[in-house]
Amino acid sequence: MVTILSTVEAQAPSAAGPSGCGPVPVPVPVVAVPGPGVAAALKTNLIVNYLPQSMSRRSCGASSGASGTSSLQVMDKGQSLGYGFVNYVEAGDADRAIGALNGLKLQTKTIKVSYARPSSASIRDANLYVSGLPKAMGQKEMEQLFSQYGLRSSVPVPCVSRGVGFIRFDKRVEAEEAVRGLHGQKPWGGRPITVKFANTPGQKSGGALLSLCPGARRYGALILSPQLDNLLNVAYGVRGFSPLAIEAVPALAGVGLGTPGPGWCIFVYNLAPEADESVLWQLFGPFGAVTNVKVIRDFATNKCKGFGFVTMTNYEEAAMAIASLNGYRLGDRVLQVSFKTTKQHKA
DNA sequence: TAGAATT
Repeated sequence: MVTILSTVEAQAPSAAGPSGCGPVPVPVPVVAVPGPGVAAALKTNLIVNYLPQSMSRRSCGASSGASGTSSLQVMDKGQSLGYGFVNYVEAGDADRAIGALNGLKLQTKTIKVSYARPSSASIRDANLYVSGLPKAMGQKEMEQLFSQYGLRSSVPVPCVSRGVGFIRFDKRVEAEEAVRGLHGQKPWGGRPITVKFANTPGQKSGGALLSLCPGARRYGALILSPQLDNLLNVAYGVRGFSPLAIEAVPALAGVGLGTPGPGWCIFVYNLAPEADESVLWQLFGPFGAVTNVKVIRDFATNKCKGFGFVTMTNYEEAAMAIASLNGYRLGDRVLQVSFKTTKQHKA
């Protein structure tokens, strides 16, 4: 059991934990990413982190079922927790999805896509909140300080600003050690730093949100579809859907391969010659349910002719996407985005 | 003094 001390208590370093914490813990290497020898089941299960807040309950209203090759579940507890899981059938698809989508920029976020580790209590609640950092200390210094408590095989993503930050460990025990060893210490002189476990959802806001949403007390898993599902299926370098995947899933028949389903058709102008469908998924997906995207190409060169179409299920989401993306600067081009005027249609 | 990594 770890006692989490308040900032005030942090003024008394002796209360921070057991005395005699001198010996430097030996870093324990851990393997978070399945290597070649790992069971196949693990290599089909991905975790997606740093999802934009918009990819949550609000934007997946019209979930019409996941595709046959994968499904994305965004974890949600009243509000999006910003991460989710994807299960692929084929390990190769999972591998390609990592290659194509890890580091993808969605709105203000850069998502991280990696193999999920087998679920275990030992890897949960391993995120620390650090405050009282000297102004000059950045992410690098913080990582250096905390690295003695564990090798983090995942990329450490502490966010340091205004003297506070987060640091994530691979294992709970490593985080506990770090709290014991560093809370109330003065690693850089000055005032002592506060190191404690980061709030878990619901802890911060008291009961306000939860009392409005009684059903939100438990974790809910939301199927987010088709927007990021499609992205996860399409964006790994292949143009359009896999015909095999389409045939295998009746729900998707007529959705891909240039056959727009019902919805709102959006005209996108001023795309670069190199633009492909994945660009459109990336641009529009975060705004809601996208059922189809198409880049119009020159027959001879196969280059984009400068425009394309996106079909979105919900009017409000489509309108928001247009309002947000019209005039958006993509590379050195300014996009023109509007409802398609000549053949505007509705479900 | 706050973002969101284990279903």
